[in-house]
Amino acid sequence: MGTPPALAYDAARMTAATDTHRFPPRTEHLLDRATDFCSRENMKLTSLRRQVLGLMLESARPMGAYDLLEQLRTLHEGAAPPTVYRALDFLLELGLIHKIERLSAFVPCLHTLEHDHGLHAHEEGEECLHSGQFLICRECSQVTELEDAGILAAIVAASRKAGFRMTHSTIEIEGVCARCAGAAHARA
Amino acid sequence: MGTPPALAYDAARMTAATDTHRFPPRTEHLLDRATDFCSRENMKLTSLRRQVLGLMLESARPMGAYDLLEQLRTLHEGAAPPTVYRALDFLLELGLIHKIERLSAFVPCLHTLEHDHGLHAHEEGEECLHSGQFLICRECSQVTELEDAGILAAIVAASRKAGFRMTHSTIEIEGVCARCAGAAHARA
DNA sequence: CATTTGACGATACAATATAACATATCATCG
DNA sequence: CGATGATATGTTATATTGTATCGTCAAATG
Ligand SMILES: [Zn+2]
Ligand SMILES: [Zn+2]
Ligand SMILES: [Zn+2]
Ligand SMILES: [Zn+2]
Repeated sequence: MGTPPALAYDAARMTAATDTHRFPPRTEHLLDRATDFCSRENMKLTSLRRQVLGLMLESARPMGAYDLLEQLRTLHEGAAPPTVYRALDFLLELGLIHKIERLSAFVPCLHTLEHDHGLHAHEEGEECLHSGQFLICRECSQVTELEDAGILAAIVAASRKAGFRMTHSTIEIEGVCARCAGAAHARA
Repeated sequence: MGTPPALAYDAARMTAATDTHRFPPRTEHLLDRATDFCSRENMKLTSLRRQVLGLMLESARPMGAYDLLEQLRTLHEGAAPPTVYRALDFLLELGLIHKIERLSAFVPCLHTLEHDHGLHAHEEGEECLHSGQFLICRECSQVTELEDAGILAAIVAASRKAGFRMTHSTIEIEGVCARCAGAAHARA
């Protein structure tokens, strides 16, 4: 992550930055990383997409598309459902966010942002988007993304045994997180 | 209740009883098992629920709630969305069917029907509904339910390591099934 | 510059799921 | 039996989630 050379991209980013909502520094930093990630993939994190990802990073919890729409409207007048869904599709395809199917909601993938790549090889030679594993707390609604090699290995092995060629896996684990379990214990 | 010139009320009951759609023998047999299963749980597989489960057993593929509604209407005039969703909720709670989240669709659980129980202990001492693992073929849309001990063990281990107390897991694996992969290979 | 491509605006709609309240059925007991 | 409470179903309306489609614009391509 050395300092990127000053290129035409910088100009775009400046303009985008001035007329765009500013998130807290930590979020803006992650958004900058996302911008870099996108340009390495020859894609563009437009101002709209950046705002959507920013809203998700600011949220402690998974956000539904219409939650996002409501928030986005305060920043971007005239946003409509397709506005949000297009941004979500883009972010999903790059692996910058994940969808939690059981919640019909979305979370940013910190793994991709922090490791600067969202690819994962779960068969030799085949690269594909990583699909994390999600711990969903039914008390506090927080979601934690894991990337557990043991789970992945077990799933790959079971698929293989069934002659199934896996391309994506959805692993969502519901229960009570450590913090909430601790709180319940303290109350009791 | 026994007066020969049947009152409208009696007639309705008779029609309801005799009028119930008959599925092919194999399906009726599974439905009978489901009836037994329910009564052991002190629940009742009513005619409506039985029809819904029957439709699912007859289908080679996962069925959406509105697919079911459409079919059900040919057997049961006046069925509405809540009719189907209530039956689905009942069947889900007993573990007789599963929801495939990625498809917003439902499949019968042959495991529960064949083993006459849908319970599974994934922590010592704790019994809960089993949550299978599903192989979803993107070519033929068929879904295969696994119950792989290795996957379950890996998930339990990872949850535990995170201090998370799991109560349910959703495992959906997308890809190409053995048959479709074979067909593709043959074509190439 | 002409063309193509991708992103976005805007409207309408489809698909999935639930809320709320009325009625019916069934079991149980006085 | 007849009242009573619990469960199941009927019925209407609505909430929530997700797409299709078409038009406009602007940057990229050549
Ligand atoms: Zn991730
Ligand atoms: Zn929690
Ligand atoms: Zn099952
Ligand atoms: Zn297939």
